[in-house]
Amino acid sequence: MKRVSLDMIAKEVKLSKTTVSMVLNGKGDLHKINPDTQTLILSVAKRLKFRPNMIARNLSTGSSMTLALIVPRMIDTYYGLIAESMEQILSKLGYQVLLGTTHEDPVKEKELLLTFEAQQVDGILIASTQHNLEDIKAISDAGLPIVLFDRHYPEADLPYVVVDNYLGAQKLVRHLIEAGRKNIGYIGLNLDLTAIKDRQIGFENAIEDHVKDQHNLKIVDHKNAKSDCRQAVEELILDQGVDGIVFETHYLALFGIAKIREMDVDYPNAVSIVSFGDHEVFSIFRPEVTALVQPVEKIAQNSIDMLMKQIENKLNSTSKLHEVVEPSMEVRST
Amino acid sequence: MKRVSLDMIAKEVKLSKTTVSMVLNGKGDLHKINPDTQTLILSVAKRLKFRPNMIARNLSTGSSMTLALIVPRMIDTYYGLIAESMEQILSKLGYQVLLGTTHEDPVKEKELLLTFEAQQVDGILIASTQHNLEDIKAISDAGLPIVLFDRHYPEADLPYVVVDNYLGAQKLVRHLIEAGRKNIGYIGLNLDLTAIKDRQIGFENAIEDHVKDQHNLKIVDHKNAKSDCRQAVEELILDQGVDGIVFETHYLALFGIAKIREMDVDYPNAVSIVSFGDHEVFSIFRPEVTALVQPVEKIAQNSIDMLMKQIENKLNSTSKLHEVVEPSMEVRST
DNA sequence: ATTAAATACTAAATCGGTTTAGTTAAATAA
DNA sequence: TTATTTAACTAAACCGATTTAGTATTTAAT
Repeated sequence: MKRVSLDMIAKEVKLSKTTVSMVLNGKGDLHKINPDTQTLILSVAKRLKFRPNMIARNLSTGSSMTLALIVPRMIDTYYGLIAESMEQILSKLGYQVLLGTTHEDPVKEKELLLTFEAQQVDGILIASTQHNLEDIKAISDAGLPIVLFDRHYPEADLPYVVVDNYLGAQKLVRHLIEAGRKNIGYIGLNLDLTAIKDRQIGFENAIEDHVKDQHNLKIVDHKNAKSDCRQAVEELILDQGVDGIVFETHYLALFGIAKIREMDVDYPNAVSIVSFGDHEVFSIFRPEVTALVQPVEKIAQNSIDMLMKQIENKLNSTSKLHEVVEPSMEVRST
Repeated sequence: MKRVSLDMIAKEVKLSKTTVSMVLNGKGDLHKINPDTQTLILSVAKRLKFRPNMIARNLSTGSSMTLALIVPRMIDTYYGLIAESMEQILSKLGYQVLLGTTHEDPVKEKELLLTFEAQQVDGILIASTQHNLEDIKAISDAGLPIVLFDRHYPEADLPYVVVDNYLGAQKLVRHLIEAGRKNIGYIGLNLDLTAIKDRQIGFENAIEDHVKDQHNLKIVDHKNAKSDCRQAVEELILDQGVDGIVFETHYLALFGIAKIREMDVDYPNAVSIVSFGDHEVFSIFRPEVTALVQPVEKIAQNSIDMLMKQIENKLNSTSKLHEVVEPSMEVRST
């Protein structure tokens, strides 16, 4: 039950494995191999069901046709969508996807990066914890193509594709203001991520421009997101008397909505809410939840384009390796 | 910027790469390498930041420490959870995960299987489309360990871990009956999967045992699940006058709930619903949705255990490679 | 004093491809 | 007729590890 190798085919057709290799790689004409010989090799390979050992090929070529995808979580439907989108695109390009999840743990992320590098991946797509600049730079400097998506290191000159978090937060606030809300609260996470910071600053600035009030900005622990978020909702509504809340992520919105519904509040009339990031159920909830949509497919496609440019070494001086995509409002009932 | 290889270390310490290889693999004592030599090699490897080329190692050992995970979709939170769970466990075992999604397309699945086989994965975990028995059997027969989870081929003797779909459907019906429902409907998919069939048969049998009525079983096209499901809900309620509906999957439940809420129905009093498969928002919806929970972690763990048994060749005659895990009811408000 | 055994190491084969640098024989050019 | 090209193919190096089958030296046993 031994696998069919190049050598076996070579023996079968009584030619060298060089010739066989060339023909099977479609380089027969290039190397002036007799058309009849080519036909013969091809037919024998087919008959013996030859499938090249990719590991051997990879060792020889130095390329593995494999890319690494590193995300914080998969349960988060946002990353699920990203993963699915990327896998689809890469599969069409002939690449395979090695998956890694960090759970926001920089140590795990570092391990993954090193493993994937040793595994000779051709490139890395990563939504980083943003606590591994050294390792990521080292990898990039070593010549391994990498694209940071969703989260990036603004201080470093590494290729990235991110969403305009600042603008997004402003859009959310603007929506609430246009809906006549006067006292807007915000619930965010205590994650040390640029994306998160930008949203918070975007919120604060949008608020300051339009409605003069105290900031109502609540930061909750990402490890106790559910209970902390519920408490934040209670404080915002009962203590601060807000009439609108911006949730920094879709799952904070999910937690928050649950809490609001349990409270004695006229939702969404007395308190309206909006979410940074859409979720499949927002259009199923009654009332439907207004959300800011992150263009997943675009992020996936652009990240991959950027990675391919590096892999194909088609970088010229005009190649732009920083991209900020604009999120769009999906205005529903809240 | 050349990578550090065994040879370079060997040259540095003026020893053969055999010795270096042995020491770095922790087999120094086994091969009676002088402790001092070992210390030296270890320190030099560390200083030069040696990271073995896995591709080379894989070619040599024939094992890649990589497993393939093939699922229909990632957007489906169920598979997202499975993927996350498996990645976590496998990562701890030192394995890497190659991800593939089929979108229920047997052709894509076949491609993935062949690619992963060529890629020399050490094993395959697959929630199959159930339309590739030949290829899966071929792979298994060729000695590549494989475990089917979530979906299996009952006619073939391949290792699998599945949930008891028949029992699950019965539990759901029983719940509705115990809640006093007399006329229960069912909305399922037109997928040719054992899991799906079992649920439908489970439903029919549970109904026949307890409530004499017409079957109210609606099958919708999985490609038009949303609109077809909405229509099915309408028909069941308006034409059949059901007072309870069993949804075959969590996303059918999601679609159905949205429709019911738009209808002039006293939900959940006049019509109660239950879902085969839980969803993160079911406990956030008001009313909270009663669902049958598939033990994701258990499925992931058991599938991996079963795969490891094959990989480690620890199969003895008592090894059972078929496992049916029992789902549990999460009774909430509906 | 010889043999056997243990210690500490290494040369070279191997995995299965790709690729470089040829080789041989026939065809064409000078 | 000899030199040059071209066609058609191949030997062997290479990728970077693992592993088998040794070798040389020292130590222990008889």
